[in-house]
Amino acid sequence: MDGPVRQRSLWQHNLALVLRHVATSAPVSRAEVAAATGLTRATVSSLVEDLLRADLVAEVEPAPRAGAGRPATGLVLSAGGPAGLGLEINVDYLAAAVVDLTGAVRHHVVHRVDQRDRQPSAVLADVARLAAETVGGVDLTVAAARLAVPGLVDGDGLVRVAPNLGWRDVDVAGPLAAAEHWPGLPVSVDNEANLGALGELAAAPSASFLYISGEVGVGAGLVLDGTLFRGAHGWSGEIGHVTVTPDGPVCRCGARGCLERYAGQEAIMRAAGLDGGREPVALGRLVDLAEAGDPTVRDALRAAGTALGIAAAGVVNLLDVDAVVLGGTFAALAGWLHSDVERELRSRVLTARWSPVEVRACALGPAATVIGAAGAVVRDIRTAPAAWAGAVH
Amino acid sequence: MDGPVRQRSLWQHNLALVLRHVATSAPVSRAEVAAATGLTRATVSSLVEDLLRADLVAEVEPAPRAGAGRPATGLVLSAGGPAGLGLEINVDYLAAAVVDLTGAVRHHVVHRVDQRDRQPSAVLADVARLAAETVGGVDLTVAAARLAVPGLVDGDGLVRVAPNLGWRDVDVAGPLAAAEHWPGLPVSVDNEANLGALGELAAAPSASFLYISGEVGVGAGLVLDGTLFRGAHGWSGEIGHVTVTPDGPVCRCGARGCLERYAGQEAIMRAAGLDGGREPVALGRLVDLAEAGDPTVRDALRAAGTALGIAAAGVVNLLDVDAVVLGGTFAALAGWLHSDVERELRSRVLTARWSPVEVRACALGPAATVIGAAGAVVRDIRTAPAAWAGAVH
DNA sequence: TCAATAAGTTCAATGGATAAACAAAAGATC
DNA sequence: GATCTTTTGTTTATCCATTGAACTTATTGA
Repeated sequence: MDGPVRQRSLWQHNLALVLRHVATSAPVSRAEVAAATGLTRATVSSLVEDLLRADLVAEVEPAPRAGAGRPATGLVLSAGGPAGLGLEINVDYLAAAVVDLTGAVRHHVVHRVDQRDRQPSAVLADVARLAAETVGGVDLTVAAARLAVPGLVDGDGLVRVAPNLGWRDVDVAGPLAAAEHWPGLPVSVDNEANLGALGELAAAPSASFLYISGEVGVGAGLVLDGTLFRGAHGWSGEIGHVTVTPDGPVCRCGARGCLERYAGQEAIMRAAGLDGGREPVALGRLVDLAEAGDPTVRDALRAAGTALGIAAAGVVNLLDVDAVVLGGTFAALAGWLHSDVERELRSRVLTARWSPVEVRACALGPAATVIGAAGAVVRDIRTAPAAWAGAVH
Repeated sequence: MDGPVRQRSLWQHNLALVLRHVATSAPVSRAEVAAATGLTRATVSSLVEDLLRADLVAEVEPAPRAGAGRPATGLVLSAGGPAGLGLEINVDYLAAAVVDLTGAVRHHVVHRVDQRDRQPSAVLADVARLAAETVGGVDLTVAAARLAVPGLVDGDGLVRVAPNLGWRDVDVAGPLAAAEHWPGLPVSVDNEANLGALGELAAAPSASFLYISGEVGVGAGLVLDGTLFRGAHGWSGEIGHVTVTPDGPVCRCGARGCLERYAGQEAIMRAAGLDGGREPVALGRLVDLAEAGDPTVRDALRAAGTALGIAAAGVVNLLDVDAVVLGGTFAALAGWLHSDVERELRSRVLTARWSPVEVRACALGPAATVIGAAGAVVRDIRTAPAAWAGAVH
């Protein structure tokens, strides 16, 4: 937004404008793009030529159309264009995904290995190997990688704290790029909930929503005015430590009555009378028991849903977002959480009468984070195609 | 952000860039602006010429400078350029202010009249008369007016609810522009806390903060990444109905334990053992008693400060803002609220250890809202000078 | 008095957009 | 089936804000 604007920026902006239009209403003709964007057909033609050369869009057979006139050549996002690699480190698994320019998931693997007692360097070596395998196993040009971590991440790939991994001030981007198997891609690192929110934004576009991600802790990603909001230092989204009951039980963070004490995985498990064992097992049991109608489990989920609703209502009152999306493990539990969250929103949100807040489970399910990470790379290319197309211009 | 970019937009953007630079580091020379922005001296000269012609900037005597070379002509924002008219309707007063392009307050009046039992049309007629007097009494070209209202405001000047005025779905912009005395300016309407936040942003620039405005209710304005955040429907900032205690006392809004029940004017007064009479009187007494060390009053303020801190901590956890600003009547009470707000933030904000959150009273004091409203008009001209300079180009 | 230095202006060139004319490929009409 | 109509996409001359380099202006310092 800052800095001077030269002719070049003009081209960059309009290139992105045309690409955005192709993405949202493919297949479209050059003439339709021109009419919709307000550019002339001549300009669109010239921009499309650049996009074709960079393999960002492709031409398809003209769709048969009624009426007279020369048939239009359809333009679509190129499925063979630059793709994004998503990587995820979580407490009990590593995952990788590749998303192509059209947003299609072209690859997705999950390695279930508990990372809790491992050194960061060992984990990162595994991630590098996984990345290499994934990039090698897919027939696409991968433009960049994005890594999701369950913790607070600084701008330059430094993980300040990842409580559930036991990490503290760990440089992630550096060692990864220097790792033996690393496929030589630019990497950036981001918070798990932020990338989940970006995944949701790509899968079910909506201008503003609160994405609440249940993992061992509770995190949030905020999409405001169609863009992910990161906060002054990149540490936004710590909804897990929003106060639900000021004099409630003491939390790991030192405060009292945090959301995590009601809707964190440990809290739900304990309330449900389940041991705090390996999560995937325990989560499966929780779902089974809830489905069977176990009253203790139902009560535990009701308490969690109510706490989530109270915290979410505060957010909606303050930020006037359209929807609350349940992600991570909450996606699997959405069926039981939904009504309690909705009830609290209805009663606590001042504007709920005019415009009710939508509560929904995340569209991509539990894989939202990795897919979102891969999609974020693609998103960057799509919003700033000039950086990619510049070389061939 | 949308739409095509033509050569003209390029000029618009760079015009704003130059003006911004003149505003932030006045007095500056054309050459300094060129060096700082990255534009060439030739371009800057041409843009400055346009700005001079539109009376947005003015030339001043060259500042004596050491060393050889032709002396620079200083550029400053023109104090005689377009100014903004701010208007405020509040429960117990009407106010008006004029701010010139440099941000200086050139006029400021407050009419203390209780508006609670009056018809909107009568109030608006008074506002129109006040506007006419103000514009007539000041020797400046007023570009536009902005009206602050304590309630939820829709995009086109429709007040959805102003609970403490007793207004509901009142069109404000229309009747005002059609009023007998109205000085024929474009008007826009906004929420009181939003405009207070803009006033704070102009007076003490900082990238992101939460502005909490205490009036009869409690509202908030959010500045994120240097711009006011309005929410999906323009209804952001309802911090007064954020839950502080889920099972606390029932609030006017139907929910339980809202912040307003602890930090709203009525709640504080009742807790302090004061009757809920005319506010200015009661507020003055509250301050007097607090200064005298009255224990009941001190306890009431402590409870309010704690509740404010709890609500603010949730916001900071979620949005990672740098500062919490106490505005409206909270500005006058800041001395007593400060330590309680800060304590709750320190204990409840996850990242408080790395980067403590600043708590401060609003820089403009209780007049922040009207001045902010007037300043918002000027701000719009400064960020989009092309609209103003376009005519003379 | 004159070189050195810096500020600001002038002017041809540049790069991207526009507008209007043109070519291409279909349906519509007789 | 020949011609008209309609729409797509390209070509070409023109426009316009920025650039870069040369130039003018105003001051310091030798």
